[in-house]
Amino acid sequence: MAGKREKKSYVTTEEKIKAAARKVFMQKGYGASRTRDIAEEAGINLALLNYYFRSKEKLFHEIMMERVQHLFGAVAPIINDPSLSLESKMEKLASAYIDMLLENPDLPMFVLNELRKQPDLFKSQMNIEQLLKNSSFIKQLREKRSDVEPAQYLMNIMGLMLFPFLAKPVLLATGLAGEKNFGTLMNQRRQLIPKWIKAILQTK
Amino acid sequence: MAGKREKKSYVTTEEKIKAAARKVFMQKGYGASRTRDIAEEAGINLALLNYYFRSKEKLFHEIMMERVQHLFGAVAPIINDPSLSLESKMEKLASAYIDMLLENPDLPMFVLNELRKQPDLFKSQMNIEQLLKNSSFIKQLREKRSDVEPAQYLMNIMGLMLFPFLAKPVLLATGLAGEKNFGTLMNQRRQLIPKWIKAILQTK
DNA sequence: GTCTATAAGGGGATAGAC
DNA sequence: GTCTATCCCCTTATAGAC
Repeated sequence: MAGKREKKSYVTTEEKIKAAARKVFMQKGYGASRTRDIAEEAGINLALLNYYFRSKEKLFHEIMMERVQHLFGAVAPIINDPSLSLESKMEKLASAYIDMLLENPDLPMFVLNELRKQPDLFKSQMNIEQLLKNSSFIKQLREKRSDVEPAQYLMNIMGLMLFPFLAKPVLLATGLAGEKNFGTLMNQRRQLIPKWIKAILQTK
Repeated sequence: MAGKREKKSYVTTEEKIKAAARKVFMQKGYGASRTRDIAEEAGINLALLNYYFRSKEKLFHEIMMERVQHLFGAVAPIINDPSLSLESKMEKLASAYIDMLLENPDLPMFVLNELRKQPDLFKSQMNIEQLLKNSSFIKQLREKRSDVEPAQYLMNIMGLMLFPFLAKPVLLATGLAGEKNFGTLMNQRRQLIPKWIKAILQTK
């Protein structure tokens, strides 16, 4: 696999390929991506891609794991911190997430869509099931609302943050938001979402 | 295009192909779908597919238009009915949408994802921009909350309904919901979402 | 490590028989 | 309308020179 972690300041060929693969896979998805496009985007030859990663599938797998981690990685430390109140958890979540998503607007659609086609990609990587169910977040939700399943609120929180990015093309096409306006709307949501969730949790 | 609307009780070849295309395109997306798979799924020959639809692209276009209509078609009549209060609009929306989505769980992901790759597919079909901006729904939202853009609430409503279906693979993979449990959760949301939206609209 | 050339097969589309 | 056979380009992957 050619020397891992070289810590050089210049960009290695491996990294150039990965960056190109990230871009192409995210734009077109696995099936519609061609290794030729990735090689060209990386400014190298097609044969070299196979030299480093052996196959399109293996390259995709690396990118996919990395992207899943990037999408959900920020959640775990916040959700699991027992020293944070439910409210401050939500503020931190919204803030961290909106920032990350503004820099990676296509990330949620890519990950959720590819995960749908290959659900096992998820299970293999980490054991989120246990991590979630024992989290202080779930405990706090249960305390606050014993009448509604925590999963409902988890969907709400994630949905309020992620959905605008998933629906971005529709928002732009329908004129509900312009490209610059979109950023403003999302920045407003950084403050609004925690308030909304709080209101949702108090519904009778 | 071989006799439109034959109103026969038996299924025409054209319909068999469309049904197969719907299934395959929805599962794999345009780029990863092969016309050979569609033909096999339809129980016919590959040549026949081209005889009816001339090309993969034209077939896809028909399916896509139909699916977009199916996903958003139910919204317009409700949103535009000035005789409905904001609250009853939301109840009707949630109810109609959850029903439809339970029967077409993959529809939102398919449409949003393909729309991202071909944003112009949307504009061509209908003029949603005007339809939306003049809707009584938007007017009612503005009256209720002049301090927050209506688009924010529109994203919330659609997000609360659609997001669980977009994230379904993750919910299943993480054990947050089982396949049967998922239906129960969504049926609960039918009643919960209007209440949540009401609470959101009253946030200070 | 990186290239050119090429093998081996996949995929969309059509010709032409029935 | 429906089929079989086929064309031809595109794609992944590897062999082998440098």
